[in-house]
Amino acid sequence: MKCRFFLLDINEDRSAAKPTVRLWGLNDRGERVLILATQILPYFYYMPDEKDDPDSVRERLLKPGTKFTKILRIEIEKKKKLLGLPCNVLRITCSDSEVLTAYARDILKDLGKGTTYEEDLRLSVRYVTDTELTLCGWQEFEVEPIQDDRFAVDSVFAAEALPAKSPEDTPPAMRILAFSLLTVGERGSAKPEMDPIRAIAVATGKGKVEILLNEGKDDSQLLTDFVAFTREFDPDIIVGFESNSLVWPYIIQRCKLRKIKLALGRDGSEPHTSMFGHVSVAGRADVDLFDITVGIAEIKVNNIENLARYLQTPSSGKAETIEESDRFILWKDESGRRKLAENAKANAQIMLELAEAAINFPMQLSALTGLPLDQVMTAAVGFRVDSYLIKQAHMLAELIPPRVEQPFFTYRGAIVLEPKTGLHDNVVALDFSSMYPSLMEKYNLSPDTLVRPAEKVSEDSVFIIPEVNHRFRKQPNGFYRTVLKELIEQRNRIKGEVTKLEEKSTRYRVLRERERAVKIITNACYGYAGWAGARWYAREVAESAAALGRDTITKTIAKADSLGLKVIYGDTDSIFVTDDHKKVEQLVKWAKQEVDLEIKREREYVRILFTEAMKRYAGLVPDGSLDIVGLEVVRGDWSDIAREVQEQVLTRILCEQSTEKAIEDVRTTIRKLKNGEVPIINLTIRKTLTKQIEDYKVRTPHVEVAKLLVKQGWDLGVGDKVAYVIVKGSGKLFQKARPASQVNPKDIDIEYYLDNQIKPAAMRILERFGVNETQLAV
DNA sequence: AACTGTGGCCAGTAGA
DNA sequence: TCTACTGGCCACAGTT
Repeated sequence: MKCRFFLLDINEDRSAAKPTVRLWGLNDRGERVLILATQILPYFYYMPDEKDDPDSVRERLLKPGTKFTKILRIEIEKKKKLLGLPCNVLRITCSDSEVLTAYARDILKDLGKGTTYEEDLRLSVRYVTDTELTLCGWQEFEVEPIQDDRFAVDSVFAAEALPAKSPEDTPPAMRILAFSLLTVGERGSAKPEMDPIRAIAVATGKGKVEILLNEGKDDSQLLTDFVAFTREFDPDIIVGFESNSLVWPYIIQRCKLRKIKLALGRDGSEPHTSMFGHVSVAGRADVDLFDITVGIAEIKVNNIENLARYLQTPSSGKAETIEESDRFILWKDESGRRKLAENAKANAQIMLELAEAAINFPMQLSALTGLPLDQVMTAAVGFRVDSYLIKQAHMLAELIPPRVEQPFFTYRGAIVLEPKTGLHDNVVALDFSSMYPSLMEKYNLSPDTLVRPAEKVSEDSVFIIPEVNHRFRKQPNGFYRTVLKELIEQRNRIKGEVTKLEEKSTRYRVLRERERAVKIITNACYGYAGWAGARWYAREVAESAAALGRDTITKTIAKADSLGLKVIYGDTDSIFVTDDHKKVEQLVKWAKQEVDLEIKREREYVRILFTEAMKRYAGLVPDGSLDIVGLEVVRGDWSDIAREVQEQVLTRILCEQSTEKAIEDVRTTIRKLKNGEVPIINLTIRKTLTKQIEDYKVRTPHVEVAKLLVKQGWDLGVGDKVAYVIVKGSGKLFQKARPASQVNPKDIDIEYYLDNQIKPAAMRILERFGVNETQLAV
């Protein structure tokens, strides 16, 4: 029988007698389905030395009595390519996916030469590439129902054949469970070894939120209730916040302690940490909203409130994170406990809304890259590109290079122009559209087209890259050219389709996110090519793209000059010029004709201000808002008070062109600070721990405060933000830093905030207008 | 002991 | 994923 099937998760069935892939998802009747597929067997490639005859190598490996008892068959493939060149390889198929790496190693040792490929691809990856199926997408399967009550699904099927693509492309309705833990630690953060879970809030739909309470003497019953609730509701997607790093580890540890089986998987298994540090729940997609906030550059502090504000979901205003230290105080009495419970419920409800609003992008990224939904947001950019390229390479019959430790070389990057300082009226920022990918495609930059220095080729058969003198063959198309062409075309196709759709329709939203996913992968290819961990790493490719970029922008500046356009600033692929429409049009035309690249009018500025610094400016755009780049206002490591005062100054200068009003604003802020009217939260400075506390070579305020908090029982590590303020006293700054939550307002070092926060932030702008610091005195 | 200059550590941003 | 850039602050050396 036929089964139309939306694939949500894929993994290998390690308990099966023969290599089996489990495909979890929904059918077109909204039933939960598991398909067991045995069509794709594990295999790897062996490429013999040139002098060796593939047939005799084959004979030798298949001879009875060798240790390779799990080799099922060996085929000679003549169509495979390595770096674009055809080659003969042995495809060695095995009956057990566990033996691939060992066999590859042993064959190399036994034969003493040749190379192996693709033994590092897991069976589920093999299945995705070989069948070209789409994660978070629809396919059609020919299946036979089977009886197997190990799985909590509506039907289990055995696949009879490989899947076929289905035209349908909007996801089915899925059940989403959002959950939030309530934990309370007496000293510092709650510790799973000692602090039981007090409650778990679970949201399953609009207004459908409840709280599971811990009413026993420990949390055994609560954990059991949580398992029962989850199994009963049977979600397709489970959503948490910091669930991978904190919440799941906490629950898992509590269950271990209380000896409770956390059987949440659709196969009855427990959640476990898997690839890229994400937590995997068999048959369901575990999505951590934290990973989604990390992916949104506009969000400085990654919490639920900020994600809610950014996505503007219905209950976004109700989100609130209660600090751990406050939780302990609230927990002491009944009304506080009620407040905590309400907060956990509100958070779960909001997380559900956020998941519904934000899930399209991860789904589209999953479909594009072939990484399962629960891994795709946790995976670093490089691994997303890697996964995408593996799929593409397979389709092009290219052998997939292994990931190897490579020596690392830096190279010269982009050009940034010295800005013309001061105020400028009527300016336009011109950007090249996807400059690096376009250049990589145009000049066929790829590891397989790169001509090694010793190699002799005729000059007109290669592109010679300016400055760096690397050579790339014009033909045939390199791997990156093929892939980027397809990506760029795909993006244009989607863009064309989107314009025909109604903005509110589901398909519109899906396609918009698909376009975003394609854009992200396209832009990441340049950085990926220069990443030593990449399978398709070639420093020369990234270096050449950067050199061509410099060449392009330099020529563009010269052209703008010759047209009489005043170039005020430029960074990488953009130039800021005085907006003379006719001349700008000429420049755009020139770019199209002479360098075959598209220049877009990216932003217009009524007025724009540059200081001496590169990458820092502020402009007034026609709708009256400010576009602030690089300055303290947009930095997360300055206090609110400094950021706010700088924003006021910029508004006065750019909108009203009044230095006097700006000065008065600064004075007002200074007065407030001196009168003690500024709350601690506006004086708090936040910095991230980018390494283990003991690895720091210098003593800095945020590290010192982190050490203090650790001593108090807090659990702080890489990636945690430390919030501190500076208090009165003597000595170095790091000796005067205190945790923001533990400071009395009267201890604040007013002078520090004046001299090191407010004044520098304000003067950065005001000194351009001849203002002296003494004029700020009150 | 207090100050000054300088190199380097560090976090964060801009642009892809 | 990459490089370019800013600017605070520490650590240390040399000077007053």
